[in-house]
Amino acid sequence: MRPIAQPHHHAGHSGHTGHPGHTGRRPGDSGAHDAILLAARLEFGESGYDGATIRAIAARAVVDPALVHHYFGSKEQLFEAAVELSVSPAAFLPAILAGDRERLGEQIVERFLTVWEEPHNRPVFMAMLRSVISNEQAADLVRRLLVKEVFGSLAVALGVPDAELRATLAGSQFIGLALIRYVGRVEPLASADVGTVAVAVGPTIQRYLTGEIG
Amino acid sequence: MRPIAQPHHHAGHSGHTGHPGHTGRRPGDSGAHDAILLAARLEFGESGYDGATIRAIAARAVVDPALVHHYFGSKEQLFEAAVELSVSPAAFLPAILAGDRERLGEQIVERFLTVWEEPHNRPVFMAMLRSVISNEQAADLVRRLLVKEVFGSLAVALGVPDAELRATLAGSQFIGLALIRYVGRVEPLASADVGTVAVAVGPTIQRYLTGEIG
DNA sequence: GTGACAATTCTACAAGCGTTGAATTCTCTG
DNA sequence: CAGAGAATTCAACGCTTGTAGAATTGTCAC
Repeated sequence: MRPIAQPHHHAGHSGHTGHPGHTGRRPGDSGAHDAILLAARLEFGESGYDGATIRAIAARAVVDPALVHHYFGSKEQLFEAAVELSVSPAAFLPAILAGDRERLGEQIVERFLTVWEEPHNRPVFMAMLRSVISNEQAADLVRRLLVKEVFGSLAVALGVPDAELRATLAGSQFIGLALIRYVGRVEPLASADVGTVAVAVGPTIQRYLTGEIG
Repeated sequence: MRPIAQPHHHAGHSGHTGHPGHTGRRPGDSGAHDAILLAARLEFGESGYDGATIRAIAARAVVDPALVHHYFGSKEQLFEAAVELSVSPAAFLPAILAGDRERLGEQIVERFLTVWEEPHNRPVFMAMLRSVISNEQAADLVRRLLVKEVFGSLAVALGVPDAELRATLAGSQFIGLALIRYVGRVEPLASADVGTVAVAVGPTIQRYLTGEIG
């Protein structure tokens, strides 16, 4: 990754004073900005960071490649914008912890799958997953975010020993599940409904987080 | 992927008659062929199929990029040669099936990890894993090979219903485990010894293959 | 030595990449 | 209608990629 550069963007020298900003999107606007963002999510999701090209993204958005640059500055900044999370994984923790402790694993798996299923943020997750694996630097980000913060704090909150090991074990099952089901689309796991998978995988997570693992 | 082309290789019009072939490597040979193969495994393992470049592989082998081409014909053929498996996953099945049925999961996990640990074929697996994720076409290969043939036949051999679903579930745990432990190197799972991981993950596989999942 | 032939390198091409700045079109204001 | 400024496109740069063929070097048999 190169050092992050500033986009010159479509703001003069002093900014957008007196009219709605670029994110407000006033009526009559063609919406190329958002079209590019959507195309970027899809392309990054299908090809990963390195595989996706500005030109392909532009073509998908039916737009000139230079326009992509004009709005987002660089490929890296476009990726960051495309991968912006709409859901905070940690936000579900309190609700899950408050529920039935014996069905905790099942509930987490169900939540995980439900979020993935949503067509809106599926490309985002795909992009993250694919890019994390092919791009060494991006790995550290999700590595710490997902495994340590989310599952880590969950394991700690449960008050069990070996919290970190438990967190990584659970994380490994989730990563693998997403990879097989959504990226690889291997049947029959890919088409199994959320409930079935939750019942099948839930006990695994349950045991990793609260059961006997040594 | 482009159509597979023939390497012009260093065999004349009639082949190597009268002396050991190119795979035999007679003494005095500098061994550039094998050096390229090793470098290719390392590069593909670190960067995936698309990320690895012929030039980087050649540099790692301290060799001219054109030589790589002369020996292996194309990048794709080089990849195929580099990813040639030295161990047949299915070969372990009879031994595992003959063992204690209640420790089956643990034994498989231990076998899986042991094979991965070996420095000799670790880069090969890394290359497979990384490339499968970034290269859509290569996915089909391992998809069918690993999940369907290996775990599939295992689940079928055990005589349980839902063999395919069970196979993909087990496969997802293995993929995730390899990804976290070897590719992402997330601690403490990355440094935990094989026995510890086998005991922790074994029951998961045991249940997916033989237990109650619905 | 001299020829044959494999091993290796040099040079170069065509294609695709991210990126850039100038030129053009569009849209609204006054 | 004129003009300003955003939205968008054109054309091109420098670079890296896989690949190809000619040229060079090394090595052994006769």
